[in-house]
Amino acid sequence: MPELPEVEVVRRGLEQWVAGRTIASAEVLHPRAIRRHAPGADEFTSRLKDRTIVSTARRGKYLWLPLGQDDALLAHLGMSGQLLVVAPDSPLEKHLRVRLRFDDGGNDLRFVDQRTFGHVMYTELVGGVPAPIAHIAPDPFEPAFDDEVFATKLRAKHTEVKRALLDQSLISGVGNIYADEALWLARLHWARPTNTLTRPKIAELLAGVREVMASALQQGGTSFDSLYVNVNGESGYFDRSLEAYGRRDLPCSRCGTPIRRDPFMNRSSFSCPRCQRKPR
DNA sequence: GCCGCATCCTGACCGC
DNA sequence: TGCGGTCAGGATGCGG
Repeated sequence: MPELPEVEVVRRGLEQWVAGRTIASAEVLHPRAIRRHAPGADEFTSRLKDRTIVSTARRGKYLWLPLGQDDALLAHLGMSGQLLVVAPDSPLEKHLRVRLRFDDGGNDLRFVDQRTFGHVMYTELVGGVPAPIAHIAPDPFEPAFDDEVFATKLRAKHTEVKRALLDQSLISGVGNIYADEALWLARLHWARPTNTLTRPKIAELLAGVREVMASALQQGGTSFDSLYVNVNGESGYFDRSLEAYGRRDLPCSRCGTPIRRDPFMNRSSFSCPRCQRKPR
């Protein structure tokens, strides 16, 4: 599941393989992939034709390819999206949704997405950021991210701390997996009311978010073939380094207590019942 | 305005 | 072997 570190690995791959190249044609193979692009597939393809990708950028889980100062191709990988750089004559992937071909005849850029939660669109840039994601907060690795502002907003909310971590308008890039990991690092229960958090505890939580994501990025960066811009949930990181997520009934590495799984927002939350005490 | 839930989707996995 | 049910996940839209 691509969260910030996985998306950053993809961005770095794209920087190397598609920046500076000119799009010869775009082809939409599944309308759901461009559902956020209101004007439709024909408009989407005509907007991209003959345009040059000048660079790559990312905020949280969103990735975009600026086509100049004013517009860009924006992508969100959803749960299963991949942006692949592959030879033009390689077989079409089963779940290929959008295909870009380049005027140099080199490798295609292909958007492949099994579960179709991801999407791509053409968009205007406003102050360097795609208009549709103007409401997304900076991610915790951006200079624009302000720890004090985050702490103030968090304490003003009336919700549980994990819900807040997943709220992209408060902090972007955190998904279910890294939320559980950061909460484990900070010894916080997922249901802890945000308005009871002290500023030092919030600082600890932010440090946990940054630590787990930096570590994932480091490991994710080594587990992909440089010729193949890939994203999947099978990188070595997931097997070796997770402390809470997916570890139901396995011992907590700090105290040995079996990790528990709780239902949470129609999905799962994993935590150590001893290190992360449930609020009253 | 804020909060929280249902919704979209496909394939892996499980039990019968 | 095959079938039906369950689960996984991010963002959005809507009801309370």
